Amino acid sequence: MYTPTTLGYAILGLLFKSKTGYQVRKIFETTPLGEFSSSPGSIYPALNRLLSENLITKEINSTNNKNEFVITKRGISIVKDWCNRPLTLDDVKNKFGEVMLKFVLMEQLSDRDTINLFLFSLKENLSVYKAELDNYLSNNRTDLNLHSRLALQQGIEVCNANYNWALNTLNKYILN
Amino acid sequence: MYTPTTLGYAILGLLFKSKTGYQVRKIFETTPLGEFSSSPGSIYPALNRLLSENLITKEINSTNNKNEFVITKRGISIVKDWCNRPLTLDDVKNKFGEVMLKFVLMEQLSDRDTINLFLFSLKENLSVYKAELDNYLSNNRTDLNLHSRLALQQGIEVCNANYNWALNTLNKYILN
DNA sequence: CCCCCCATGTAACATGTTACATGATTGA
DNA sequence: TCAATCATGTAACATGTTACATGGGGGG
Repeated sequence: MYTPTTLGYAILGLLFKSKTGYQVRKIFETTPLGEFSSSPGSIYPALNRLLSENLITKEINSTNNKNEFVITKRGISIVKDWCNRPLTLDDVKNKFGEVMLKFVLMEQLSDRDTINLFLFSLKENLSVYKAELDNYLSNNRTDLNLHSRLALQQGIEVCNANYNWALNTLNKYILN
Repeated sequence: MYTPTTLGYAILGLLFKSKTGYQVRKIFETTPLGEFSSSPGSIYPALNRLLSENLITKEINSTNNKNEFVITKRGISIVKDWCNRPLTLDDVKNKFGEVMLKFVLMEQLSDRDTINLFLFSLKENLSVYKAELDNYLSNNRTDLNLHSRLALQQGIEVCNANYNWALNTLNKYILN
């Protein structure tokens, strides 16, 4: 069965409101949300893949006569499944961009409880990750050279920042 | 002219001390430094590319009779050039992993002044990036939906964490 | 009239992922 | 002796990058 790439999911997210391929490209090119490719060589093939899998449709906008893409029901369901898949430690370690993309997409797809759960799980996983990094640093302090230790410190601080963000965001949600 | 991939540079960094391919794999697999692939399908082809470009050599360790790789002079020079290339805003926005890898590699390749300059430039670029994100958030506060704003906030906080890290690290360096 | 932006594509290419495959060594 | 780990590789595959290519429309 077909699975979109991260870029594919990002595009699907944009196509909750219909857009031309060019508009999609410009969004990736000019906004800070979505650090994706934006080159025609990646966007148009990606759109065609989504099209051939019936996750989006291409239609002519009657007012301006341009070809626009929109997400299909099937597309929505695929995105939803992706977002609701339980977060893993690996997601948090190596695919934080995907995690944040899911969080953005969830707003239009999931109810409060699901979002709460997502944030809670994110917080927990970040806590585990942070503990792992702390442990690694104290167990290897003597073996690591200066810059490696400093780089590890940077990782820990980013982890903390993300943990605090998740905690604060969760509190906002709980307080309605 | 040939340019290594990020994985290639990471491997070159490890081969300042000679290692077998398997040892390289295990480092990527088990340590938090270097969030790289570690699968044989990526490591061994990468090693062979570096070998055919004479950036590393393969030699039999006389004591344990195993094939080990070491970086060559040419390899060192290539890594050094890569590290000393001026940091760009794009590096800081989209390739922070590479930036940190350079920082780690610099320890064995660059003098104090160069490292200071690197950290200073990193700090400056992070400052520009942060300003961009702040600006984008205030200019689009009404257009963005809740989760997009929160995600942007997360980006800003990571940016801040990195800025503070760079600042603190720079101070450590200046104070010797 | 010319340049820039809109708009869409394709072709070559390198790389990484996944999965498969093999054989040696070592400790229980 | 049996399983796990050491150790190295290859083949198919999807994707993204870079570069090239085309054509229309609008403004200076």
